[in-house]
Amino acid sequence: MSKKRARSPEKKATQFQKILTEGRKLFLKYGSEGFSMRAIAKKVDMQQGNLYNYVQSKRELWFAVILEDFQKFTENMKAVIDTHQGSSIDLLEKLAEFYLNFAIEDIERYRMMFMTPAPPSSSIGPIESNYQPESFDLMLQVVNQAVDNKELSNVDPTKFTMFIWGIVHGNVELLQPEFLFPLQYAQKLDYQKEYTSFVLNQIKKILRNYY
Amino acid sequence: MSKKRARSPEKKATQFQKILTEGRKLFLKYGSEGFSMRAIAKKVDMQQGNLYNYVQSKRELWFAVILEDFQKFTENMKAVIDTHQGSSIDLLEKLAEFYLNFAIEDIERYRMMFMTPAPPSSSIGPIESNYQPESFDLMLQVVNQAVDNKELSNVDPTKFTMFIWGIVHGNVELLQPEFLFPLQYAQKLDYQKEYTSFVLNQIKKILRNYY
DNA sequence: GTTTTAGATGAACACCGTTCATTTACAAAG
DNA sequence: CTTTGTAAATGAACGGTGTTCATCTAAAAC
Repeated sequence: MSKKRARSPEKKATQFQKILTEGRKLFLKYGSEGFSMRAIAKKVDMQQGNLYNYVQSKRELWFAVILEDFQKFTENMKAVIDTHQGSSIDLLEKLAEFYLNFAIEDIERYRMMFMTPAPPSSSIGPIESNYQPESFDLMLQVVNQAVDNKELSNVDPTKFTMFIWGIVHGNVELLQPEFLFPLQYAQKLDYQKEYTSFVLNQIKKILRNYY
Repeated sequence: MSKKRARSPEKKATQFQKILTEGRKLFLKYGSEGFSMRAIAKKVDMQQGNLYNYVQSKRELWFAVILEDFQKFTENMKAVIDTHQGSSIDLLEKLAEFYLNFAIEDIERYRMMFMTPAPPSSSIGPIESNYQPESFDLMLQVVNQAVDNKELSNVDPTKFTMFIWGIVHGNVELLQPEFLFPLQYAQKLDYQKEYTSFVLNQIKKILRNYY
């Protein structure tokens, strides 16, 4: 059985896509330990060294993987924004809810995207250089709109966006088992749902406090 | 030059302490990459294998290191609490401020304690089993007191403590360079101070909203 | 049909955490 | 003061990791 070679740009892109998909699968199934160049190469049926014809380093591969997830994430955020009718404050609530739901319904992916340090490398490659998820700017735009509508006042839009994001992210993170106070019940899905809806209510209060 | 042996319990404790200190130094200086068994052994002038006469695994060593930092952290929190005069709400503010100050003044240590995943291991050792930082309970007590004093009402103390902690932690985390939207200015100390004082003000507002 | 090029190979390198048979310094027992 | 048992320390080894590179060769370009 002789190996085919991916020489045309399309074939190479297909092969690269397969590498990303298998890498992601391995991470989601086995955590960062599972995301090894050898394991990925085995899954796409090639030698480990050949991966370096597609990517500069494991770190670059990592960024390529999560970039796709962030693109999907941003897309879904956009869908929430585009289908929304009503005030910008209501929309901000919806975005917070979207984020919290994503976190408890797809925890492994959330951990991959928001909580896992990128593998170290001696150099910064092209993928990492161009890596700039748009999700934050998307929410910033909504906050700006809320300010323009005078739904929010006395607010620095960037800081305010960061603040809301920080609240949501921080509260998701302390539900994770390895956080410093591993509350037993915090790992039960029921409690997580209860807690995140509590967080969402607090955010509503905060948003209402700024008009 | 023949090597001394640490046979008495005291000598062994001293040697162990040295291991922890050098391990911590390496992490704070070079990050998690620097925290390798070989590098630590070299610093304490022994063979890498000998570390396993002191500790079951690298993971255990890791927990031993940060446990000390958490003990110090809890101590300092206690000092804030013990020297406080005034309302419990004011005290909660002070604790938030203490946390934020710690985060921006000793970022490397903060990252080590709160943001670095423990090294993986196939087994859970005694140090990890007994690992239970008290900082959270300490703050919970203050919240409970605030509830008893009727400074806070309609509040589940555990959830409320988690919420404040989540806010503070989450907002520190998104100032870190590797967070998904690496805002250039967010890495400048001046901006970090400005932002954390913004966060502190928001927390004050939130606390005042619950009486 | 020939030449060029780049995907694929497989061995190697330097690092990592961990294990273990062995040595030997030291504390306790006689 | 000597003997003996024990456990700290050694150093080599094992299997894992990311990465590099000379080499081969399939497929595109001429």
